Amino acid sequence: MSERIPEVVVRRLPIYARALGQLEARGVAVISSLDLGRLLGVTPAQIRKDLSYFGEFGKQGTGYDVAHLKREIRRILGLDREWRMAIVGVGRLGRAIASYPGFASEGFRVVALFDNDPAKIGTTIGDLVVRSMDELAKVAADERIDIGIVAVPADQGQEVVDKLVAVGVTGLLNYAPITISVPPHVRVRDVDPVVALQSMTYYLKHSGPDDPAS
Amino acid sequence: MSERIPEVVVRRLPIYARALGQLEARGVAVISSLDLGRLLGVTPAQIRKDLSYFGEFGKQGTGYDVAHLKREIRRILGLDREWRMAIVGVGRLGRAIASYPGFASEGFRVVALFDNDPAKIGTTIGDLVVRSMDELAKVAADERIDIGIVAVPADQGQEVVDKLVAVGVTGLLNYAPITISVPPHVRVRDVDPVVALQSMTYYLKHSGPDDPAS
DNA sequence: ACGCGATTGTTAATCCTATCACAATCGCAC
DNA sequence: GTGCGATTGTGATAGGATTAACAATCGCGT
Ligand SMILES: NC(=O)c1ccc[n+]([C@@H]2O[C@H](COP(=O)([O-])OP(=O)(O)OC[C@H]3O[C@@H](n4cnc5c(N)ncnc54)[C@H](O)[C@@H]3O)[C@@H](O)[C@H]2O)c1
Ligand SMILES: NC(=O)c1ccc[n+]([C@@H]2O[C@H](COP(=O)([O-])OP(=O)(O)OC[C@H]3O[C@@H](n4cnc5c(N)ncnc54)[C@H](O)[C@@H]3O)[C@@H](O)[C@H]2O)c1
Repeated sequence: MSERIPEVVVRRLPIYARALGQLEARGVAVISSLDLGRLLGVTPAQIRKDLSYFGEFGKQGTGYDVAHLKREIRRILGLDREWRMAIVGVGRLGRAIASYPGFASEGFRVVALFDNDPAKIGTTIGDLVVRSMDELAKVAADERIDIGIVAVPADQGQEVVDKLVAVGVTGLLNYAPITISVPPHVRVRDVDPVVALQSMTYYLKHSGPDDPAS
Repeated sequence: MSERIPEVVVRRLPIYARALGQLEARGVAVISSLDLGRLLGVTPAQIRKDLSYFGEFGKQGTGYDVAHLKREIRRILGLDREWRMAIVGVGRLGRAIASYPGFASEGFRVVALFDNDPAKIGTTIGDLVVRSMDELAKVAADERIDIGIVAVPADQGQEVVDKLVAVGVTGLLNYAPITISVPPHVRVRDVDPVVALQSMTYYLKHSGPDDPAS
Protein backbone atom coordinates (compact mmCIF):
# COMPACT_ATOMS: atom_id res chain seq x y z
CA MET A 1 0.00 0.00 0.00
CA SER A 2 0.85 3.74 0.06
CA GLU A 3 2.15 3.70 -3.53
CA ARG A 4 0.74 6.12 -6.04
CA ILE A 5 -2.77 4.97 -6.90
CA PRO A 6 -3.70 4.71 -10.60
CA GLU A 7 -6.79 6.72 -11.45
CA VAL A 8 -8.50 3.75 -13.16
CA VAL A 9 -8.41 1.96 -9.85
CA VAL A 10 -10.09 4.84 -8.04
CA ARG A 11 -12.75 4.92 -10.73
CA ARG A 12 -13.60 1.29 -10.19
CA LEU A 13 -14.01 1.51 -6.43
CA PRO A 14 -17.50 3.09 -6.53
CA ILE A 15 -18.65 0.20 -8.72
CA TYR A 16 -17.37 -2.28 -6.18
CA ALA A 17 -19.01 -0.34 -3.34
CA ARG A 18 -22.31 -0.20 -5.17
CA ALA A 19 -22.35 -3.94 -5.85
CA LEU A 20 -21.44 -4.66 -2.23
CA GLY A 21 -24.33 -2.50 -1.09
CA GLN A 22 -26.73 -4.49 -3.23
CA LEU A 23 -25.30 -7.78 -1.97
CA GLU A 24 -25.64 -6.52 1.60
CA ALA A 25 -29.28 -5.63 0.96
CA ARG A 26 -29.85 -9.16 -0.31
CA GLY A 27 -28.38 -10.57 2.89
CA VAL A 28 -25.07 -11.82 1.48
CA ALA A 29 -22.50 -11.64 4.28
CA VAL A 30 -19.32 -12.80 2.54
CA ILE A 31 -18.13 -12.82 -1.06
CA SER A 32 -15.01 -13.97 -2.88
CA SER A 33 -13.19 -11.94 -5.51
CA LEU A 34 -14.22 -14.66 -7.97
CA ASP A 35 -17.94 -14.22 -7.36
CA LEU A 36 -17.78 -10.43 -7.16
CA GLY A 37 -15.84 -10.45 -10.41
CA ARG A 38 -18.46 -12.59 -12.10
CA LEU A 39 -21.14 -10.18 -10.94
CA LEU A 40 -19.33 -7.14 -12.29
CA GLY A 41 -17.73 -8.64 -15.37
CA VAL A 42 -14.15 -8.13 -14.22
CA THR A 43 -11.43 -10.62 -13.38
CA PRO A 44 -10.96 -11.59 -9.73
CA ALA A 45 -7.27 -10.71 -10.03
CA GLN A 46 -8.21 -7.15 -10.85
CA ILE A 47 -10.40 -6.79 -7.81
CA ARG A 48 -7.71 -8.18 -5.52
CA LYS A 49 -5.04 -6.01 -7.09
CA ASP A 50 -7.16 -2.89 -6.86
CA LEU A 51 -7.90 -3.46 -3.18
CA SER A 52 -4.27 -4.29 -2.42
CA TYR A 53 -3.32 -0.68 -3.12
CA PHE A 54 -5.18 0.31 0.03
CA GLY A 55 -4.60 -2.54 2.44
CA GLU A 56 -5.73 -6.07 3.25
CA PHE A 57 -9.45 -6.52 3.55
CA GLY A 58 -10.09 -10.21 2.95
CA LYS A 59 -9.57 -13.53 4.67
CA GLN A 60 -7.80 -16.31 2.87
CA GLY A 61 -9.97 -19.32 2.27
CA THR A 62 -13.11 -17.27 2.87
CA GLY A 63 -13.32 -14.04 0.95
CA TYR A 64 -14.43 -10.55 1.94
CA ASP A 65 -16.93 -9.51 4.58
CA VAL A 66 -19.45 -7.63 2.46
CA ALA A 67 -20.48 -4.98 4.99
CA HIS A 68 -16.93 -4.36 6.14
CA LEU A 69 -15.43 -4.08 2.66
CA LYS A 70 -18.17 -1.73 1.56
CA ARG A 71 -17.54 0.48 4.57
CA GLU A 72 -13.78 0.46 3.94
CA ILE A 73 -14.12 1.38 0.27
CA ARG A 74 -16.50 4.18 1.13
CA ARG A 75 -14.06 5.48 3.70
CA ILE A 76 -11.20 5.34 1.18
CA LEU A 77 -13.29 7.33 -1.29
CA GLY A 78 -14.25 9.91 1.33
CA LEU A 79 -17.90 8.84 1.30
CA ASP A 80 -18.08 8.71 5.08
CA ARG A 81 -19.03 12.35 5.15
CA GLU A 82 -21.39 14.78 3.47
CA TRP A 83 -20.41 16.63 0.29
CA ARG A 84 -21.95 19.99 -0.44
CA MET A 85 -22.90 20.90 -3.99
CA ALA A 86 -24.14 24.00 -5.80
CA ILE A 87 -26.04 23.84 -9.08
CA VAL A 88 -25.46 26.58 -11.63
CA GLY A 89 -28.19 26.84 -14.24
CA VAL A 90 -31.70 26.13 -13.06
CA GLY A 91 -33.32 25.27 -16.38
CA ARG A 92 -34.98 21.99 -17.20
CA LEU A 93 -31.95 19.91 -16.32
CA GLY A 94 -30.90 21.95 -13.29
CA ARG A 95 -34.36 21.72 -11.76
CA ALA A 96 -34.49 17.96 -12.32
CA ILE A 97 -31.13 17.52 -10.62
CA ALA A 98 -32.10 19.77 -7.72
CA SER A 99 -34.92 17.45 -6.76
CA TYR A 100 -33.26 14.14 -7.65
CA PRO A 101 -33.23 12.04 -4.47
CA GLY A 102 -30.34 9.85 -5.69
CA PHE A 103 -27.72 12.42 -4.71
CA ALA A 104 -28.87 13.11 -1.15
CA SER A 105 -29.26 9.43 -0.35
CA GLU A 106 -25.57 8.95 -1.18
CA GLY A 107 -24.38 11.89 0.88
CA PHE A 108 -24.28 14.50 -1.87
CA ARG A 109 -26.35 17.45 -0.71
CA VAL A 110 -27.42 20.31 -2.95
CA VAL A 111 -27.02 23.42 -0.77
CA ALA A 112 -27.36 26.26 -3.28
CA LEU A 113 -28.83 27.10 -6.68
CA PHE A 114 -27.65 29.82 -9.07
CA ASP A 115 -28.91 31.28 -12.32
CA ASN A 116 -28.46 34.53 -14.23
CA ASP A 117 -32.04 34.86 -15.45
CA PRO A 118 -33.83 37.59 -13.45
CA ALA A 119 -37.11 35.76 -13.96
CA LYS A 120 -35.74 32.73 -12.11
CA ILE A 121 -33.77 34.44 -9.36
CA GLY A 122 -35.76 34.50 -6.13
CA THR A 123 -38.01 31.57 -7.03
CA THR A 124 -37.76 28.47 -4.87
CA ILE A 125 -37.14 24.85 -5.83
CA GLY A 126 -37.72 22.41 -3.03
CA ASP A 127 -36.51 24.35 -0.01
CA LEU A 128 -33.82 26.33 -1.82
CA VAL A 129 -33.98 29.84 -3.25
CA VAL A 130 -32.46 30.47 -6.68
CA ARG A 131 -29.73 33.08 -6.28
CA SER A 132 -28.04 35.52 -8.59
CA MET A 133 -24.55 34.78 -9.87
CA ASP A 134 -23.46 37.97 -8.10
CA GLU A 135 -24.01 36.20 -4.81
CA LEU A 136 -21.76 33.27 -5.72
CA ALA A 137 -18.71 34.54 -3.83
CA LYS A 138 -20.70 35.46 -0.75
CA VAL A 139 -22.60 32.17 -0.62
CA ALA A 140 -19.41 30.18 -1.22
CA ALA A 141 -17.87 31.94 1.78
CA ASP A 142 -20.88 31.28 4.06
CA GLU A 143 -21.90 27.79 3.04
CA ARG A 144 -18.96 25.58 2.17
CA ILE A 145 -19.31 24.44 -1.47
CA ASP A 146 -17.26 21.36 -2.37
CA ILE A 147 -18.65 20.59 -5.79
CA GLY A 148 -20.18 22.72 -8.54
CA ILE A 149 -22.70 21.28 -10.98
CA VAL A 150 -22.63 22.91 -14.41
CA ALA A 151 -26.09 22.87 -16.02
CA VAL A 152 -26.01 25.88 -18.33
CA PRO A 153 -25.98 25.99 -22.14
CA ALA A 154 -22.71 24.93 -23.78
CA ASP A 155 -21.66 28.44 -24.73
CA GLN A 156 -21.90 29.56 -21.10
CA GLY A 157 -20.14 26.53 -19.64
CA GLN A 158 -16.55 27.72 -19.54
CA GLU A 159 -17.52 31.09 -18.11
CA VAL A 160 -19.48 29.45 -15.30
CA VAL A 161 -16.62 27.05 -14.64
CA ASP A 162 -14.19 29.94 -14.30
CA LYS A 163 -16.47 31.64 -11.79
CA LEU A 164 -16.84 28.49 -9.70
CA VAL A 165 -13.10 27.90 -9.69
CA ALA A 166 -12.51 31.52 -8.73
CA VAL A 167 -14.53 31.12 -5.53
CA GLY A 168 -12.62 27.98 -4.52
CA VAL A 169 -14.69 25.07 -5.81
CA THR A 170 -12.32 22.18 -6.58
CA GLY A 171 -14.76 19.60 -7.93
CA LEU A 172 -17.01 19.97 -10.95
CA LEU A 173 -19.76 17.81 -12.39
CA ASN A 174 -20.23 19.01 -15.94
CA TYR A 175 -23.46 18.30 -17.84
CA ALA A 176 -22.76 20.74 -20.67
CA PRO A 177 -21.62 19.18 -23.96
CA ILE A 178 -18.21 20.84 -23.94
CA THR A 179 -14.68 20.04 -22.83
CA ILE A 180 -14.04 22.45 -20.00
CA SER A 181 -10.62 23.68 -19.02
CA VAL A 182 -9.57 24.01 -15.39
CA PRO A 183 -6.41 24.48 -13.33
CA PRO A 184 -4.68 21.24 -12.30
CA HIS A 185 -5.99 21.19 -8.74
CA VAL A 186 -9.61 21.06 -9.93
CA ARG A 187 -11.27 17.72 -10.68
CA VAL A 188 -13.87 17.33 -13.40
CA ARG A 189 -16.36 14.62 -14.22
CA ASP A 190 -18.43 14.86 -17.38
CA VAL A 191 -21.92 13.46 -17.76
CA ASP A 192 -22.82 13.27 -21.42
CA PRO A 193 -25.11 10.55 -22.72
CA VAL A 194 -24.73 11.77 -26.29
CA VAL A 195 -20.97 11.25 -26.25
CA ALA A 196 -21.56 7.83 -24.74
CA LEU A 197 -23.96 6.94 -27.55
CA GLN A 198 -21.62 8.31 -30.19
CA SER A 199 -18.87 5.85 -29.35
CA MET A 200 -21.34 3.01 -29.07
CA THR A 201 -22.60 3.46 -32.63
CA TYR A 202 -19.12 2.65 -33.94
CA TYR A 203 -19.59 -0.90 -32.70
CA LEU A 204 -23.28 -1.16 -33.61
CA LYS A 205 -22.37 -0.16 -37.12
CA HIS A 206 -19.51 -2.65 -37.41
CA SER A 207 -21.56 -5.65 -36.31
CA GLY A 208 -24.23 -5.77 -38.98
CA PRO A 209 -27.99 -5.73 -38.26
CA ASP A 210 -28.00 -9.48 -37.67
CA ASP A 211 -24.43 -10.37 -36.79
CA PRO A 212 -24.18 -11.96 -33.34
CA ALA A 213 -20.40 -12.47 -33.75
CA SER A 214 -17.98 -10.29 -31.75
CA MET B 1 -4.87 1.68 -40.92
CA SER B 2 -7.19 -1.38 -40.84
CA GLU B 3 -5.53 -2.76 -37.69
CA ARG B 4 -7.65 -3.59 -34.70
CA ILE B 5 -8.83 -0.32 -33.17
CA PRO B 6 -8.36 0.14 -29.41
CA GLU B 7 -11.61 1.00 -27.64
CA VAL B 8 -10.11 4.05 -25.91
CA VAL B 9 -9.48 5.53 -29.31
CA VAL B 10 -13.09 5.07 -30.38
CA ARG B 11 -14.21 6.70 -27.15
CA ARG B 12 -12.16 9.79 -27.86
CA LEU B 13 -13.47 10.33 -31.37
CA PRO B 14 -16.80 11.87 -30.28
CA ILE B 15 -14.89 14.40 -28.20
CA TYR B 16 -12.83 15.37 -31.21
CA ALA B 17 -15.94 15.61 -33.37
CA ARG B 18 -17.71 17.77 -30.81
CA ALA B 19 -14.81 20.20 -30.54
CA LEU B 20 -14.53 20.38 -34.33
CA GLY B 21 -18.21 21.22 -34.54
CA GLN B 22 -17.75 24.08 -32.13
CA LEU B 23 -14.70 25.34 -34.01
CA GLU B 24 -16.66 25.14 -37.24
CA ALA B 25 -19.46 27.20 -35.69
CA ARG B 26 -16.91 29.80 -34.68
CA GLY B 27 -15.67 30.00 -38.27
CA VAL B 28 -12.34 28.22 -37.80
CA ALA B 29 -11.50 26.50 -41.08
CA VAL B 30 -8.23 24.73 -40.27
CA ILE B 31 -6.67 23.48 -37.04
CA SER B 32 -3.42 21.73 -36.14
CA SER B 33 -3.16 18.75 -33.80
CA LEU B 34 -1.22 21.05 -31.47
CA ASP B 35 -4.04 23.57 -31.16
CA LEU B 36 -6.80 20.97 -30.99
CA GLY B 37 -4.82 19.19 -28.31
CA ARG B 38 -4.49 22.36 -26.28
CA LEU B 39 -8.22 22.88 -26.53
CA LEU B 40 -9.03 19.37 -25.35
CA GLY B 41 -6.21 18.86 -22.90
CA VAL B 42 -4.59 15.99 -24.78
CA THR B 43 -1.22 15.70 -26.51
CA PRO B 44 -1.04 16.40 -30.23
CA ALA B 45 0.67 13.06 -30.73
CA GLN B 46 -2.35 11.29 -29.35
CA ILE B 47 -4.70 13.02 -31.73
CA ARG B 48 -2.53 12.21 -34.71
CA LYS B 49 -2.07 8.60 -33.65
CA ASP B 50 -5.79 8.15 -33.01
CA LEU B 51 -6.68 9.48 -36.45
CA SER B 52 -3.95 7.42 -38.13
CA TYR B 53 -5.87 4.24 -37.28
CA PHE B 54 -8.50 5.30 -39.78
CA GLY B 55 -6.59 7.04 -42.54
CA GLU B 56 -4.86 10.28 -43.42
CA PHE B 57 -6.94 13.38 -42.89
CA GLY B 58 -4.46 16.24 -42.55
CA LYS B 59 -2.08 18.25 -44.67
CA GLN B 60 1.54 18.58 -43.62
CA GLY B 61 2.55 22.10 -42.78
CA THR B 62 -1.09 23.14 -42.47
CA GLY B 63 -3.20 20.93 -40.22
CA TYR B 64 -6.71 19.56 -40.60
CA ASP B 65 -9.66 21.01 -42.47
CA VAL B 66 -12.16 21.38 -39.64
CA ALA B 67 -15.35 20.66 -41.55
CA HIS B 68 -13.83 17.75 -43.43
CA LEU B 69 -12.29 16.07 -40.40
CA LYS B 70 -15.53 16.42 -38.45
CA ARG B 71 -17.47 14.81 -41.28
CA GLU B 72 -14.93 11.98 -41.55
CA ILE B 73 -14.98 11.23 -37.83
CA ARG B 74 -18.75 11.24 -37.81
CA ARG B 75 -18.77 8.83 -40.73
CA ILE B 76 -16.30 6.54 -38.96
CA LEU B 77 -18.52 6.49 -35.89
CA GLY B 78 -21.64 5.79 -37.91
CA LEU B 79 -23.14 9.19 -37.17
CA ASP B 80 -24.03 9.80 -40.80
CA ARG B 81 -27.35 8.11 -40.27
CA GLU B 82 -30.25 8.10 -37.84
CA TRP B 83 -30.29 5.82 -34.79
CA ARG B 84 -33.59 4.67 -33.37
CA MET B 85 -34.06 4.40 -29.63
CA ALA B 86 -36.72 3.09 -27.26
CA ILE B 87 -37.05 4.27 -23.67
CA VAL B 88 -38.14 1.76 -21.05
CA GLY B 89 -39.46 3.33 -17.86
CA VAL B 90 -41.40 6.55 -18.28
CA GLY B 91 -41.01 7.96 -14.79
CA ARG B 92 -39.44 11.27 -13.97
CA LEU B 93 -36.18 10.48 -15.73
CA GLY B 94 -37.71 8.67 -18.69
CA ARG B 95 -40.08 11.56 -19.40
CA ALA B 96 -37.23 14.07 -19.22
CA ILE B 97 -35.18 12.04 -21.69
CA ALA B 98 -38.12 11.59 -24.02
CA SER B 99 -38.40 15.31 -24.53
CA TYR B 100 -34.68 16.17 -24.41
CA PRO B 101 -33.83 17.86 -27.71
CA GLY B 102 -30.10 17.04 -27.42
CA PHE B 103 -30.61 13.49 -28.72
CA ALA B 104 -32.64 14.27 -31.82
CA SER B 105 -30.33 17.06 -32.88
CA GLU B 106 -27.47 14.56 -32.98
CA GLY B 107 -29.38 11.96 -34.94
CA PHE B 108 -30.64 9.85 -32.04
CA ARG B 109 -34.40 9.57 -32.38
CA VAL B 110 -36.68 8.26 -29.66
CA VAL B 111 -39.23 6.14 -31.53
CA ALA B 112 -40.99 4.25 -28.73
CA LEU B 113 -41.78 4.43 -25.01
CA PHE B 114 -42.51 1.51 -22.69
CA ASP B 115 -43.66 1.13 -19.10
CA ASN B 116 -45.36 -1.54 -17.02
CA ASP B 117 -47.56 0.77 -14.98
CA PRO B 118 -51.18 0.51 -16.24
CA ALA B 119 -51.76 4.13 -15.17
CA LYS B 120 -49.06 5.29 -17.59
CA ILE B 121 -49.72 2.98 -20.52
CA GLY B 122 -51.76 4.74 -23.19
CA THR B 123 -50.80 8.26 -22.10
CA THR B 124 -48.81 10.35 -24.56
CA ILE B 125 -45.51 12.18 -24.17
CA GLY B 126 -44.71 14.53 -26.99
CA ASP B 127 -46.08 12.64 -30.00
CA LEU B 128 -45.45 9.15 -28.66
CA VAL B 129 -47.83 6.80 -26.86
CA VAL B 130 -46.57 4.91 -23.83
CA ARG B 131 -46.88 1.20 -24.56
CA SER B 132 -47.12 -1.91 -22.45
CA MET B 133 -44.09 -4.15 -22.11
CA ASP B 134 -46.16 -6.88 -23.73
CA GLU B 135 -45.95 -4.96 -26.98
CA LEU B 136 -42.15 -4.80 -26.91
CA ALA B 137 -41.61 -7.71 -29.31
CA LYS B 138 -44.25 -6.50 -31.74
CA VAL B 139 -43.03 -2.91 -31.77
CA ALA B 140 -39.41 -4.03 -32.14
CA ALA B 141 -40.43 -6.02 -35.20
CA ASP B 142 -42.35 -3.11 -36.78
CA GLU B 143 -40.15 -0.16 -35.93
CA ARG B 144 -36.46 -0.96 -36.00
CA ILE B 145 -34.99 -0.34 -32.51
CA ASP B 146 -31.23 0.07 -32.46
CA ILE B 147 -30.74 1.26 -28.90
CA GLY B 148 -32.65 0.71 -25.67
CA ILE B 149 -32.61 3.26 -22.87
CA VAL B 150 -33.00 1.78 -19.40
CA ALA B 151 -34.77 4.20 -17.04
CA VAL B 152 -36.44 1.91 -14.53
CA PRO B 153 -35.62 1.42 -10.83
CA ALA B 154 -32.41 -0.47 -10.10
CA ASP B 155 -34.14 -3.69 -9.06
CA GLN B 156 -35.96 -3.86 -12.40
CA GLY B 157 -32.94 -3.01 -14.53
CA GLN B 158 -31.57 -6.45 -15.32
CA GLU B 159 -35.03 -7.80 -16.13
CA VAL B 160 -35.67 -4.97 -18.56
CA VAL B 161 -32.24 -5.44 -20.12
CA ASP B 162 -32.95 -9.12 -20.70
CA LYS B 163 -36.23 -8.28 -22.43
CA LEU B 164 -34.59 -5.70 -24.68
CA VAL B 165 -31.79 -8.09 -25.62
CA ALA B 166 -34.35 -10.83 -26.30
CA VAL B 167 -36.05 -8.71 -28.98
CA GLY B 168 -32.75 -7.98 -30.73
CA VAL B 169 -31.58 -4.66 -29.32
CA THR B 170 -27.76 -4.59 -29.42
CA GLY B 171 -27.06 -1.21 -27.82
CA LEU B 172 -28.07 -0.09 -24.35
CA LEU B 173 -27.85 3.23 -22.55
CA ASN B 174 -28.23 2.42 -18.87
CA TYR B 175 -29.30 5.07 -16.37
CA ALA B 176 -30.03 2.64 -13.54
CA PRO B 177 -27.41 2.48 -10.78
CA ILE B 178 -26.49 -1.14 -11.40
CA THR B 179 -23.94 -3.13 -13.38
CA ILE B 180 -25.97 -4.91 -16.00
CA SER B 181 -24.97 -8.15 -17.60
CA VAL B 182 -25.39 -8.76 -21.32
CA PRO B 183 -24.23 -11.20 -23.99
CA PRO B 184 -20.97 -10.26 -25.73
CA HIS B 185 -22.56 -8.87 -28.88
CA VAL B 186 -24.46 -6.22 -26.92
CA ARG B 187 -22.84 -2.86 -26.16
CA VAL B 188 -23.57 -0.94 -22.98
CA ARG B 189 -22.92 2.61 -21.89
CA ASP B 190 -23.68 3.67 -18.34
CA VAL B 191 -24.75 7.14 -17.32
CA ASP B 192 -24.33 7.55 -13.59
CA PRO B 193 -23.47 10.91 -12.09
CA VAL B 194 -23.31 9.46 -8.59
CA VAL B 195 -20.58 7.00 -9.54
CA ALA B 196 -18.75 9.86 -11.22
CA LEU B 197 -18.94 11.94 -8.05
CA GLN B 198 -17.89 9.01 -5.88
CA SER B 199 -14.54 8.69 -7.60
CA MET B 200 -14.04 12.45 -7.59
CA THR B 201 -14.34 12.70 -3.82
CA TYR B 202 -11.25 10.54 -3.44
CA TYR B 203 -9.19 13.35 -4.90
CA LEU B 204 -11.09 16.16 -3.20
CA LYS B 205 -10.48 14.46 0.10
CA HIS B 206 -6.77 13.95 -0.55
CA SER B 207 -6.07 17.54 -1.48
CA GLY B 208 -7.01 19.37 1.71
CA PRO B 209 -9.52 22.26 1.87
CA ASP B 210 -6.83 24.76 0.91
CA ASP B 211 -4.17 22.77 -0.87
CA PRO B 212 -3.65 23.99 -4.42
CA ALA B 213 -0.83 21.49 -5.01
CA SER B 214 -1.45 18.42 -7.21
C1' DA C 1 -3.97 -31.26 16.35
C1' DC C 2 -3.75 -31.95 11.47
C1' DG C 3 -4.77 -31.98 6.66
C1' DC C 4 -7.37 -30.08 2.90
C1' DG C 5 -10.01 -27.18 -0.10
C1' DA C 6 -10.53 -22.42 -0.75
C1' DT C 7 -9.07 -17.90 -1.34
C1' DT C 8 -6.16 -14.04 -0.51
C1' DG C 9 -2.13 -10.73 -1.39
C1' DT C 10 1.61 -10.10 -4.36
C1' DT C 11 5.33 -10.82 -7.68
C1' DA C 12 6.30 -11.56 -12.46
C1' DA C 13 4.98 -11.63 -17.08
C1' DT C 14 2.06 -10.03 -20.72
C1' DC C 15 -0.48 -6.90 -22.92
C1' DC C 16 -1.99 -2.38 -24.09
C1' DT C 17 -1.56 2.78 -24.40
C1' DA C 18 0.77 7.09 -24.74
C1' DT C 19 4.63 9.64 -25.95
C1' DC C 20 8.73 10.67 -28.47
C1' DA C 21 11.15 11.85 -32.36
C1' DC C 22 11.90 12.37 -37.09
C1' DA C 23 11.57 11.73 -42.15
C1' DA C 24 8.24 13.21 -45.48
C1' DT C 25 6.04 16.95 -47.48
C1' DC C 26 3.12 21.04 -47.73
C1' DG C 27 2.37 26.18 -48.67
C1' DC C 28 4.32 30.40 -48.94
C1' DA C 29 7.63 34.12 -49.42
C1' DC C 30 10.85 35.99 -52.29
C1' DG D 1 11.65 27.76 -58.70
C1' DT D 2 14.01 27.29 -54.29
C1' DG D 3 14.32 27.35 -49.48
C1' DC D 4 12.16 27.45 -45.05
C1' DG D 5 9.02 27.10 -41.21
C1' DA D 6 5.25 24.30 -40.00
C1' DT D 7 2.91 20.14 -39.38
C1' DT D 8 1.62 15.45 -40.45
C1' DG D 9 1.89 10.20 -40.13
C1' DT D 10 4.34 6.61 -37.97
C1' DG D 11 7.98 3.37 -36.21
C1' DA D 12 10.36 2.97 -31.98
C1' DT D 13 10.30 3.46 -27.04
C1' DA D 14 8.73 4.13 -22.57
C1' DG D 15 5.23 3.82 -19.36
C1' DG D 16 0.91 1.76 -17.33
C1' DA D 17 -2.50 -1.61 -16.53
C1' DT D 18 -4.19 -6.31 -16.57
C1' DT D 19 -3.66 -11.01 -16.13
C1' DA D 20 -1.41 -15.14 -14.60
C1' DA D 21 0.43 -17.77 -11.10
C1' DC D 22 1.65 -19.22 -6.64
C1' DA D 23 3.18 -19.10 -1.76
C1' DA D 24 0.87 -17.95 2.43
C1' DT D 25 -2.79 -18.95 5.41
C1' DC D 26 -7.58 -19.43 6.83
C1' DG D 27 -11.60 -22.32 8.60
C1' DC D 28 -13.48 -26.59 8.96
C1' DG D 29 -14.08 -31.35 9.59
C1' DT D 30 -12.50 -35.21 11.83
N1 LIG E 1 -25.69 15.62 -19.78
C1 LIG E 1 -27.02 15.47 -19.76
O1 LIG E 1 -27.56 14.43 -19.39
C2 LIG E 1 -27.85 16.63 -20.18
C3 LIG E 1 -29.23 16.51 -20.26
C4 LIG E 1 -29.95 17.63 -20.59
C5 LIG E 1 -29.29 18.82 -20.84
N2 LIG E 1 -27.93 18.87 -20.78
C6 LIG E 1 -27.18 20.11 -20.96
O2 LIG E 1 -27.35 20.86 -19.77
C7 LIG E 1 -27.40 22.24 -20.09
C8 LIG E 1 -28.71 22.84 -19.63
O3 LIG E 1 -29.78 22.22 -20.30
P1 LIG E 1 -31.27 22.68 -20.03
O4 LIG E 1 -32.17 21.85 -20.87
O5 LIG E 1 -31.52 22.73 -18.57
O6 LIG E 1 -31.24 24.17 -20.63
P2 LIG E 1 -32.14 25.43 -20.18
O7 LIG E 1 -31.98 26.45 -21.21
O8 LIG E 1 -33.50 24.93 -19.81
O9 LIG E 1 -31.49 25.93 -18.82
C9 LIG E 1 -30.27 26.62 -18.78
C10 LIG E 1 -30.32 27.54 -17.56
O10 LIG E 1 -29.05 28.13 -17.38
C11 LIG E 1 -29.24 29.52 -17.11
N3 LIG E 1 -28.03 30.23 -17.53
C12 LIG E 1 -27.65 30.54 -18.78
N4 LIG E 1 -26.46 31.16 -18.78
C13 LIG E 1 -26.10 31.27 -17.49
C14 LIG E 1 -24.97 31.84 -16.85
N5 LIG E 1 -23.97 32.39 -17.55
N6 LIG E 1 -24.91 31.78 -15.50
C15 LIG E 1 -25.90 31.22 -14.79
N7 LIG E 1 -27.00 30.67 -15.35
C16 LIG E 1 -27.08 30.69 -16.68
C17 LIG E 1 -30.47 29.91 -17.87
O11 LIG E 1 -31.05 31.06 -17.30
C18 LIG E 1 -31.33 28.68 -17.71
O12 LIG E 1 -32.12 28.74 -16.54
C19 LIG E 1 -27.18 22.32 -21.60
O13 LIG E 1 -25.79 22.51 -21.84
C20 LIG E 1 -27.60 20.97 -22.09
O14 LIG E 1 -26.94 20.60 -23.28
C21 LIG E 1 -27.22 17.82 -20.44
N1 LIG F 1 -28.25 8.26 -14.26
C1 LIG F 1 -29.00 9.36 -14.00
O1 LIG F 1 -28.64 10.49 -14.33
C2 LIG F 1 -30.27 9.18 -13.28
C3 LIG F 1 -31.03 10.27 -12.90
C4 LIG F 1 -32.25 10.04 -12.29
C5 LIG F 1 -32.67 8.74 -12.09
N2 LIG F 1 -31.86 7.70 -12.44
C6 LIG F 1 -32.28 6.30 -12.31
O2 LIG F 1 -33.22 6.05 -13.34
C7 LIG F 1 -34.20 5.14 -12.87
C8 LIG F 1 -35.57 5.78 -12.96
O3 LIG F 1 -35.63 6.91 -12.13
P1 LIG F 1 -36.97 7.75 -12.00
O4 LIG F 1 -36.72 8.86 -11.06
O5 LIG F 1 -37.51 8.04 -13.35
O6 LIG F 1 -37.92 6.65 -11.27
P2 LIG F 1 -39.52 6.59 -11.37
O7 LIG F 1 -39.95 5.66 -10.29
O8 LIG F 1 -40.10 7.94 -11.45
O9 LIG F 1 -39.78 5.88 -12.79
C9 LIG F 1 -39.57 4.54 -13.03
C10 LIG F 1 -40.55 4.09 -14.10
O10 LIG F 1 -40.22 2.76 -14.50
C11 LIG F 1 -41.44 2.04 -14.58
N3 LIG F 1 -41.12 0.62 -14.37
C12 LIG F 1 -40.83 0.01 -13.21
N4 LIG F 1 -40.54 -1.28 -13.41
C13 LIG F 1 -40.68 -1.49 -14.74
C14 LIG F 1 -40.56 -2.64 -15.55
N5 LIG F 1 -40.17 -3.83 -15.04
N6 LIG F 1 -40.78 -2.52 -16.88
C15 LIG F 1 -41.13 -1.33 -17.39
N7 LIG F 1 -41.29 -0.19 -16.67
C16 LIG F 1 -41.06 -0.30 -15.35
C17 LIG F 1 -42.33 2.61 -13.52
O11 LIG F 1 -43.69 2.35 -13.81
C18 LIG F 1 -41.98 4.08 -13.61
O12 LIG F 1 -42.80 4.73 -14.55
C19 LIG F 1 -33.79 4.78 -11.47
O13 LIG F 1 -33.00 3.60 -11.54
C20 LIG F 1 -32.93 5.93 -11.03
O14 LIG F 1 -31.97 5.54 -10.08
C21 LIG F 1 -30.71 7.90 -13.06
